[in-house]
Amino acid sequence: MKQISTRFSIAVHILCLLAISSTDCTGEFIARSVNTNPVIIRRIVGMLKKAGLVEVRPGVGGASLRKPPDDITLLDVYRAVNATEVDQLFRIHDAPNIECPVGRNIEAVLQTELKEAQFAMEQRLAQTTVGQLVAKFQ
Amino acid sequence: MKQISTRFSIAVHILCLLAISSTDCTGEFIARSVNTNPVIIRRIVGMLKKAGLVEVRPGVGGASLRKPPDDITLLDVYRAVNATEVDQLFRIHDAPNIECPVGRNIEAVLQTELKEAQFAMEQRLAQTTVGQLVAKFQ
DNA sequence: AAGAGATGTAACTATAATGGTTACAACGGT
DNA sequence: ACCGTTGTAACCATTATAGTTACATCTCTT
Repeated sequence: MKQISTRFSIAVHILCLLAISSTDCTGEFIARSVNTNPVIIRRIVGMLKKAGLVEVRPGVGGASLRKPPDDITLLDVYRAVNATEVDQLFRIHDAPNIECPVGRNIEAVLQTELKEAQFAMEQRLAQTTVGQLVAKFQ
Repeated sequence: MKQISTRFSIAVHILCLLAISSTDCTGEFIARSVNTNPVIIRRIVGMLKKAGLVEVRPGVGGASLRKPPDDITLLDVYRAVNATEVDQLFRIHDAPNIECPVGRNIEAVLQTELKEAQFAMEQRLAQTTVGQLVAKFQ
């Protein structure tokens, strides 16, 4: 099965790093902590910036949080890095045969159920904040 | 973002079809309702068979449910078609820098939270049965 | 026994998302 | 003006998906 991209876990990593750092963090520094390429970090930081979660100082360099860590939920992060046209976790096959009672109804009926399931997942993400995560670090 | 495969929605479609059909359904017939290639149907039916949800009559052809529709939850179907090594919805970036307090702790802390979110989604799927879906068809 | 229709798979293709990389323009302090 | 940083574009390899063709195998019917 195709899993949810590591962009999400890396984004959480970045925000935790910014939360515990007193000074601004450069992409280089973050990349060493995450253990990946700085460009990957810049791309994700760009998404977090667009979502209003962080601010970046161009030229001089360094990112910092725009909100208290306790005001950033995992759902905020999830939404920020999955920025896409569709926000639907589940895909539904399209163009089923409308001459069949199942084909005619399946999409609407399934859509409702699957959105409920996605909502349950998102609400669980909304219960946890970056602040709560960093409090668990030693 | 990468979404969950249409295998899942097609599998639900197939099971609904079997639930309302008095006679066994052939792959050809199902494929016309789903509007796809018969091989796609055979592959998915194979997964459902392996999961014990349907039985197939080889040679003569035709599939049928092995359980009452009310005893098949969407979670059963989800598990059947996502049959894979890992059952984890979220991926976490690996090998972060253990010399960093975030890199050292992020995986364990995040793992816990993300499994909770996945669990919430799955429990919502477990609340709906194939029987409930077909009851909503006109 | 042979044929017809169905299933079970293997093999192949095209498409898309992901994760990584190099390259370079633009920015802003020193 | 220089240097380090950010912001992107472009490209590549890998992987999952969805679809297709092909064919062996199975079971019922004739």
